[in-house]
Amino acid sequence: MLQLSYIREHKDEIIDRLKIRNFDGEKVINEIVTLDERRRKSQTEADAKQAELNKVSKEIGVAFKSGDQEKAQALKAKTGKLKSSAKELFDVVSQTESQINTLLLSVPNVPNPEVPKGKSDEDNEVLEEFGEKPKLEADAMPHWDLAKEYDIIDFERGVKVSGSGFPIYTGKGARLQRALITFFLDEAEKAGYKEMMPPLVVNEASGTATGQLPDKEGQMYHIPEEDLYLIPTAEVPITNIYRDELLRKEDLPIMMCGYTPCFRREAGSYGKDVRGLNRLHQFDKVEIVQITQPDDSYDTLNQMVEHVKSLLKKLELNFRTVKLCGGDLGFTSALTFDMEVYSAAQERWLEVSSISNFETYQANRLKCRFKDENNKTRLVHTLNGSALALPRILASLIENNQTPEGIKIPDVLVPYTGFNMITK
RNA sequence: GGAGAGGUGGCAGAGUGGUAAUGCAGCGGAUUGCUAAUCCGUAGUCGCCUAAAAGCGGCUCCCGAGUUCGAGUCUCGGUCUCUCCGCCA
Repeated sequence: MLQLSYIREHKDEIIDRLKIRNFDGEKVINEIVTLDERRRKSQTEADAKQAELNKVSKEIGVAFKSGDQEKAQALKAKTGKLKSSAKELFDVVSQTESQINTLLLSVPNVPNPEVPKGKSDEDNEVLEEFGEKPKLEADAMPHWDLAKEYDIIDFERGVKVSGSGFPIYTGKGARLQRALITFFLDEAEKAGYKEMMPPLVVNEASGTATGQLPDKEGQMYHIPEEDLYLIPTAEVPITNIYRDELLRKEDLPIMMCGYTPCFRREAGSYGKDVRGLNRLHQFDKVEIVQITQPDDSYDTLNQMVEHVKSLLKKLELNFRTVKLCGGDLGFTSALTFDMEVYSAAQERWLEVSSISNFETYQANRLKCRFKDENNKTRLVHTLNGSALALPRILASLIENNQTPEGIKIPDVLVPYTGFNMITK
């Protein structure tokens, strides 16, 4: 959520920059500014009335104590009118406040100036490509066929048990999943991230603070009896660990990582996008999260990108780094880099990581602040990234490493899997 | 699920209707001839005034209503935490 004071002072700039993400903010921003003025005016008046009322109350107290009943009664008579006019003004304040709040929730983050314009993922800017696209035999299979051939994922029985989008990893497939999770966590810990095992369901306040609510309400599974949501990413519970907290500057940066399953309804998805492991209702992911001082956050963003790159290199995958254009940028993000690996058998790039700086957008909703060197209370910056999402990594690993003898496991994973080849 | 207790500042912790004690930490200042001590100030938030500070005012003792001239304190509703019982991996 954008800060009101920031909107007040940078109205036109915000409207302008929101255009980069194709968000027409002119009307809503102007409305916010107007309401804000009304609120402040009402508050000033209400405060004055209340101050007067408080003064009279004190005088009444003094009068009672000194035994001057008559004076006390006379003063009491004065309070009625003051009270009602103060209440009226305070009602305006709180009404306006809640209107402002509703509007603020509907405004996405302001993109960083370096975010390119664009409509969709096709307009994203490719920054670099690492490695060579593997050349596969003519009879190479996509991962959904390989999964069946080598008996490592059972999609059909997953449908029976839960529905489509809920695969069952079996035997060496399950072991490979577990190997990847452990490998990613080990690497994150080596890089300084503290491992967290958070709850997999969150309350409404948490969903709102990181920005999934109300924007993406329909994307999350909801448990009505308890009014809880299944997490769509570990970002939600992990970032919310520090909700409503006032940190000391030496606490920063806070580096956290965590493995969780992620649950997404993915309503409206179809076709080749959802084939096999490409898009699931439940998938596994290791997430890295950082809470930083504002001045450090863009260095941190780069550092996180480098971390993810190093993972992909160790897995011997070829990949590219993409800077998201305005149209593809998430609601809460100021700047996002995606990492995509090439699936040779599907002949397409698959997003395996998304690394974002939210600046103060989440922090403002989280009310996560710190005391800076001047002892001033300021909002922190929050960042997160997938390091990494498993299904598409698994898909490209098995597609790109298929050989006539079987599926070769990258060397770095062998200590985790205990085998270096998946055979029939 | 049943019964009881509780929620006060960054943290700890008093406070039974009339200006929210005190301790610790952090920050600022003063003082003292050495890694330190002592003293003073210092809360979060919103608004007014400012170039900025200072200053002034409102709100804030889990949340929301109510009683009252006045509520941390009394009443009602909600919520969360803890303890015990029950159930249970």
